[in-house]
Amino acid sequence: MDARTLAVVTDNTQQSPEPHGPHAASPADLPTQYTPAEVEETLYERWVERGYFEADAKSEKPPYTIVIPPPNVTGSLHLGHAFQHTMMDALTRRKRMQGYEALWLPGMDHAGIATQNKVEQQLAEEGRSRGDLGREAFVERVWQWKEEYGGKILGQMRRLGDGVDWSRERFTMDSGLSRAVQTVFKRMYDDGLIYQAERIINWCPRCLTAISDIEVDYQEDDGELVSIRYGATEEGGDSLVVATTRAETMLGDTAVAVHPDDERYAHLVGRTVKLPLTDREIPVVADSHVDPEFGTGAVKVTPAHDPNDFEIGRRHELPMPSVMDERGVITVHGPFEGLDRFEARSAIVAALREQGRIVAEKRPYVHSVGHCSRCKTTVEPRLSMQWWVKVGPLAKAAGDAVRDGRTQIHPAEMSYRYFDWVDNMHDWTISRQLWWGHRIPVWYGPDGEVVCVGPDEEPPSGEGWHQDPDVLDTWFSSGLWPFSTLGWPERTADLAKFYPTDVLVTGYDIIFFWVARMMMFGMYVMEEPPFHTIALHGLVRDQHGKKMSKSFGNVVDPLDWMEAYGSDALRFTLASGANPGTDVPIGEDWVKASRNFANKVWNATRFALMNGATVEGPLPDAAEMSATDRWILSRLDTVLGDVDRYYDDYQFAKLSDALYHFAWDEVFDWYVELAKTTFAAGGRPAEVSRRVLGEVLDVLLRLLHPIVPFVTEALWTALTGGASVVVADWPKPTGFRDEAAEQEIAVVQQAVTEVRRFRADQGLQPGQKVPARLELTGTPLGAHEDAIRQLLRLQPAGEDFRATASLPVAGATVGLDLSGAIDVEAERKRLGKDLAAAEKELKQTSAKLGNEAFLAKAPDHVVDKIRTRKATAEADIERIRQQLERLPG
RNA sequence: GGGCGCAUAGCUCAGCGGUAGAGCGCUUGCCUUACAAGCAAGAUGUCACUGGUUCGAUCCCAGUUGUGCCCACCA
Repeated sequence: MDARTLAVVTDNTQQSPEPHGPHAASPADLPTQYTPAEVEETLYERWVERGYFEADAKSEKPPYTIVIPPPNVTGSLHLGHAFQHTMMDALTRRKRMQGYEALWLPGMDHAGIATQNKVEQQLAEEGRSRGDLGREAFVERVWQWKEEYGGKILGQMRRLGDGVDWSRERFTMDSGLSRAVQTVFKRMYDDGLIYQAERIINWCPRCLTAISDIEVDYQEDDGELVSIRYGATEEGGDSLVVATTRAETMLGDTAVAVHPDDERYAHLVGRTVKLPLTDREIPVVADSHVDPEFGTGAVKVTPAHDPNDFEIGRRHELPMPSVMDERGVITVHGPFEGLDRFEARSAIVAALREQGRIVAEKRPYVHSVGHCSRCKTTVEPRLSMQWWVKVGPLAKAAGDAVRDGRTQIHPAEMSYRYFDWVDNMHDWTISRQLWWGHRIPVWYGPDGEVVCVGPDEEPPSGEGWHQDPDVLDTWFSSGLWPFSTLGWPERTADLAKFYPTDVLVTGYDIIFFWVARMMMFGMYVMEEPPFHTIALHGLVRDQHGKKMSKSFGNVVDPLDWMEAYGSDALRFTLASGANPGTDVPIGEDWVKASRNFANKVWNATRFALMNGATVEGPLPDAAEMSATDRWILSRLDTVLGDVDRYYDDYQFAKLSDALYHFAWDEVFDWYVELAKTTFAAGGRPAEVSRRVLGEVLDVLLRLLHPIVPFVTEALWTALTGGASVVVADWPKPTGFRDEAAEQEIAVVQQAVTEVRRFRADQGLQPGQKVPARLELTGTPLGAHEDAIRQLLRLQPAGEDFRATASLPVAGATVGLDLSGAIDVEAERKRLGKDLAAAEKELKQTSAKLGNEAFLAKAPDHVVDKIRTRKATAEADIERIRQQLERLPG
């Protein structure tokens, strides 16, 4: 029988031949290794078929909503998505188990410019361009792309185990969402929040569209700073020197600017100088934007090709001639016409040099240059007519919502970035000269009419009317995502039930692109913030903390690791690395380690089943339980509380860590080992322990489920016979604590560890049984004698018992008859080390307790602790000395 | 130029006023009847540097150095 059979056998919702589903299969038949690939797919499909992830808007349960940050349809999911999805899935799965009407709404983003570029690349490989196809056919082609790659993404989400509500899957270009876009556009237009203006914008000469400020990546590039003498023709006249890294723009210069207080140039202000290589005279203007300290203190002004120059041009009412076309090719009639901007740059510098006008050159000159974030082409500032969003009032509301706590940013330090942005935001260029996206709902009439059309209105028709050819920035539609996906502008049941959403889980890298915009639109349209909490996570990096990128060759396809180690292993690894707001390194070894953990859980549960662990019936009375039972239940309840707190604080790394250590160190390494003796002895104590072990695993598997859904589902159904852990109740703390039991087990652990250490030091074979007499000086250990003997391979002392080594541990003395096999030197060395450590401790604690100031000022519990430490050290020293004396030789 | 953060074991990271922690890696011994994807034992740190506050500082404060990120500017 393989794991798949297990999964099927334990599916008792179809039919339940026996009430004890788990016992239908003998647990001993389970494979000794967990094989995720066989289990995961079956389980996921079952969850979806049973509708576990479908939320009900009519439910009485309180809602819990997360909308997915819609992945771009440009490609496939990477580790960053896997990371983010793990957290969202864990959050919603837990809330679902807690009795919430949990909705995790999936979908994708049309990603205008990015997707259009991809399809254009595809076309280019076929030797075609979008122009060849025409707008309609091209858009059709992009839809095909969306089907293909969108499907791939959805498949990856299934593989990851994402518990999303597929019945509510959305796409930003769906008709409903498009309707939302048009509605918002119209409303904002009518409110004067969207307007058209001719300004300098960032233009990508390759994508052939305007892009917004944040779509420009600045990087340090080597350039050449040339100083050019303007004026002073052969007939004489005034001259001055300007410096530039973009000589080609001089063709569009319409002034030279100097600072108003700069005495060096005072005599030139108001006069003109000759613009080299042209027959134009341009004025010298005074403008305080100029920094007199920089360069020569004189600046060439090209209003149509530089944002600062544009402002100067506006202030001085300068002409603003464009000298390049949309591809960055010089259009000015003359020797440079038709040259690309970079060719023109060198040609112009060469021409100027020939005329002796280059007075200084500095190369390389490192300065930061803007690049298109989509295609890396150097951005060209360009004067053009675009649509804008007036962000002032929107950003104010978005900022206030966080300032007054209606939305909380987690971790809180990240709110600085958010405020920095919303408080200083410039107006947003929303029109794109693309074909893929939401077309701007504005029609132009033959007589210059401009009509913005709402979704229920007929656009004007007739001779000379045409729609604006541009589309909207893709972030416009994704900014509406939290409510457009729930049916807005219709007043749907979904909207009423699930808006505002609870938490946004996203990367800190898209605070500006997306988070701030959703906040703005949410406040504007819905008049309340779209989420209560913004949980920001970091970026996934490689095992050395290096950014994953194609050029480093360290990019990993999540599918590879999921195939090799299982989705659970990948998810657990990602969750373990998730400290709020910090980047997450991940390496294959770590995924392997998580796989090992899953396997450990698998085998421990398998062992439990083989030994009759059960969840049947009520938990026995504490009075019936052994200290071991009470200890593990006490610990379980503590861990449960910890996990809940960590969840509520988005501390995925901590909760993963807590569960990992509780499961492995406490339940598997100690409880299960101690229980073996109990099981072997049989009787009522064994029955009690079987029930306790069943309880512990039941709760543990439920706690682990949101992070590692597959292996927990397979095991939990096998253990409990329940339909699915997906719809099981989230465990509630019982308040059961037993400190005495915890202390007692701590002593057992200490005793066992001490003897193990002795055995290891003595080089005793683990299987070698050693006659021993447990001299129990403390009562608690008595109950554990059998278990201790078992763990330590001790056998009861015979008649001829002769203690050759005696290990005093807290509460007991273990006498061992090693029949002369003891390595006296090794033992002496070990004891010597222990003695030195104890003496050092005694010295330290004594010093502390002799310090008046310490005694006077330290809190009582600290002083008590030090006293205890001192007493322990004294006892240890005494004990070790006795041991040393007893050593033969 | 402005802002935020980080510096702890070989690596990746927790911790944070009262004896330095985890995972991986490493050493040694083990197929101990759930698991070798395992078990047991073990080694490893002037907690970046310099001062200050404190009975006590890895933790708080100031400065220094190194390092990462964000924003702005870069004629």
